[in-house]
Amino acid sequence: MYDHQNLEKKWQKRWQDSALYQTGTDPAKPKYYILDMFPYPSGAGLHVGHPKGYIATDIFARRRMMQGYNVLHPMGWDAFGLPAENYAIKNKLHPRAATAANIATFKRQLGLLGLSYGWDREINTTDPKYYKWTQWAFLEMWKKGLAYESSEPINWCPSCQTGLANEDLEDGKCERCGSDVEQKPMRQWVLRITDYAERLLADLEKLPDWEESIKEMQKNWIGRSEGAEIDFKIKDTDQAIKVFTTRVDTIFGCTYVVLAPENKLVVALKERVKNWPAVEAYLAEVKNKTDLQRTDLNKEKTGVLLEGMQAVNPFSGEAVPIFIADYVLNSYGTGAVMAVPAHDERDFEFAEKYACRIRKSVASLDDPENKTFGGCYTADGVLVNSGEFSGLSSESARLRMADWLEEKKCGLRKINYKIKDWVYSRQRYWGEPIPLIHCAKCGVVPVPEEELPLMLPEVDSYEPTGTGESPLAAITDWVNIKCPSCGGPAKRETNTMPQWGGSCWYYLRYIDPDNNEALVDKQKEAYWSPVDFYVGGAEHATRHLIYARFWHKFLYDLGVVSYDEPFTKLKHVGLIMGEDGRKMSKRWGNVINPDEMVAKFGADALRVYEMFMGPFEQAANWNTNGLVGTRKFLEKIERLSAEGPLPVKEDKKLLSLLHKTIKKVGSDIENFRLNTAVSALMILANELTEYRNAHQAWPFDAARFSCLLQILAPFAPHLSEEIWERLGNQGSIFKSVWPQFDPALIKDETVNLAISINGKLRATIEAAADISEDEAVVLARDNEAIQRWLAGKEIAKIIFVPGKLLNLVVK
RNA sequence: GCCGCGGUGGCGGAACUGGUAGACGCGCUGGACUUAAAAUCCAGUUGUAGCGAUACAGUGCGGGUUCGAUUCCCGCCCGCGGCACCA
Repeated sequence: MYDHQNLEKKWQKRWQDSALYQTGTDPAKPKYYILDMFPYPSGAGLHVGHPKGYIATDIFARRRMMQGYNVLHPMGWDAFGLPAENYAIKNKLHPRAATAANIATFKRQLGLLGLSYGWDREINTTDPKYYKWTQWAFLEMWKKGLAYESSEPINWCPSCQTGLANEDLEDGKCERCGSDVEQKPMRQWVLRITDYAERLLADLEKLPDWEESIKEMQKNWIGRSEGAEIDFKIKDTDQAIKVFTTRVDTIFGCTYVVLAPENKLVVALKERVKNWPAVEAYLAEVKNKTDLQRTDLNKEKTGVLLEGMQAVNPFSGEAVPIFIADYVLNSYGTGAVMAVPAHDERDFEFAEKYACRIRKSVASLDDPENKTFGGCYTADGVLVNSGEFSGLSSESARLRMADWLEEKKCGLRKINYKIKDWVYSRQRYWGEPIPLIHCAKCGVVPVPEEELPLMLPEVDSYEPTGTGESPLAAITDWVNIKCPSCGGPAKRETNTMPQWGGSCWYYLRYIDPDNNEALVDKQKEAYWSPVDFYVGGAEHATRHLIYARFWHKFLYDLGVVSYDEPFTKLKHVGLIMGEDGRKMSKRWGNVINPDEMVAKFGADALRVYEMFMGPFEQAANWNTNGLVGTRKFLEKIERLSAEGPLPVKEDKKLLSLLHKTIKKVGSDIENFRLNTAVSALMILANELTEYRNAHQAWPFDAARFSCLLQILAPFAPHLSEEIWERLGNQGSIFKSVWPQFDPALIKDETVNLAISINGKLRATIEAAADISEDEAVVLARDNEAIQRWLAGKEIAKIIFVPGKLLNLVVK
């Protein structure tokens, strides 16, 4: 009888009592640090999809344990941030209480699954002992000038009532609540992640064990483009419009210049603009558009001519008109472009509408008139109408023209990035207080290090104020303090840090969770770091994973960590969708609760099923029938040993299969191909069952049978441990040594040799594994079916793949 | 539009660097056991034709390379994810 409920309870208790999962620290052993992205303890608890990644890392960790590693496999809570706070507000709880309750639920649910976390290293980003170091790292950034105050317009979510970083948007909407985001000028703390853009991009090369897709997403996000910044002097003034372009080679085709509506030059030029009322009207029109409307690619381009002025092309000396148009973004490059309608589609579209000149300066090699391109040829070619540069290829022209610019001092080579500096302050309660003080006399002064952590104070109301200030601003006796520098009156910074702050470095804290003197002890860091294997959702590719790399590089520059990339190997977990193929959510009523599944089918069956569903990285639809299948598989294993060991009647083939399975399961776990590992275990179980039924015996002894349990144990720990004990083995199966396969036993003596004629399979013949080509041909000629295909034909060619196939080409 | 990933039975999915397509699981069909059912065990299950051995077709579509292509190349179609007036 497979009584999973009692069995799981029994072993979970024993494992806990014996501290099985305590992180090993034997310095003689190699280390392995395997990490899950720690969860956000939401109010809804876990659904069946959440633990998929945890189960996979648990399997990996248990195997490493059995391979004799010190394994660090910790878990903790990313508990600051908007959802927890919103949940608390909705349920009229203090966020701290809501968070604690949610963590308890999560922890209980994870426990039910038999995950091997060493809870002695549990961390929580909302714990002052933890966020002391988040604040400390922030202050170090501030000291290095990497945290700065800015009043530029930022993304503002009117529903969450807080500023947001670019990374917090999805399709121009708040990633959390889906509201349309506005641009609002606000005083903000911003982190200079752009200073690290080049390293964040270049160092992706150091990460061969990251999935290509994630690296591509980061590359896109960082968005490096190489080009030039060029000064277009405004005629009859000493001012100039700076434009950024990646296509200097097209500059002789420039027929006008465009400023973004928000470009500061626009207002600066007010006095000289002859049609200012029209310009002002356009600016107002643009201001009324939402970001979504503005960036809608299908909308018609609009703009307005700045009358009474012209910009001078430094190459040709030609004066061209200046427009304002909102297809130029102020937030990228210089907020101004040189328009080359003949070689840029956006400029072309605008030029057609506003009847600007279109002048070709690059000719296609295949079609020098660019006739086939409908007036707009955007690829590289040969320069024409380009003065001394005519005749050059685009590529060499870009080099020569950049040289020319720098020589004449009217421009320079420039690299631009799409990534923006990280808007780091939130006008909300539930976050780490930013440990800075504003003094009228001294300016911004840091909270002295010995006063960290700066505790998040209690407030009467932690609901967002909507005034652009956080609820902390209302606590006057907290806000008003003496300046630590001059002793004069000063005010605390009242914004808090964003949700992503605490998760930027948490993986370091697991290494040394209780250290009050340092973020992490150097020796311990040197031993455990970097994280060998990191597993989590792909949605973090351009948020957490960029932020954490940024912080880590900063900490590396500070000398806090010994290597400049935090995560050696990275895999993303594919979502588990509902049975209807949609994302699991309350909204669709398709959520499957793991507690129920564990109660009904057992934690082991659930674990095996989630691994068996398909490739780990791939999304898969839940199907409870599949869970029934893995349950049956475990029952089959249980039955094989229900009354303890059976008499042994040795069988070579099955012993060989056992060793093949040991090999396959090992390499599959290593490659995270857990679905095929399960399938290999199933095949072995099926064969053993068949043998048992035929002979009322095992094909090998209990010691070898135990090997099956050892390779099953990471997947189905409770049942494996139970049978392990039942067979008389001493100590926990997870203290045993992972079995080795015997290469000699894996070799097959005979194979089914495929015989094909002209590449089509016509027969299979059982033959010795090391059969020679000549012998194989003899066998084939003896075969009746093959004889029919050879009748009246001549063998023109023989292809022989040893141990696999013989192909006869006949005419 | 750009970048990435994918398309294989009724379903989830296997198939190592080109070498027996459909492993394993679900579902379905039949059988054994049972008074019966469940469970279990055994057999079958890509399509078409045939009682059958077998033959032909078959991995999104159209071509190509090869003795041989799910795998490689060229041109398309569809789905998913990311980025997007980024100059």
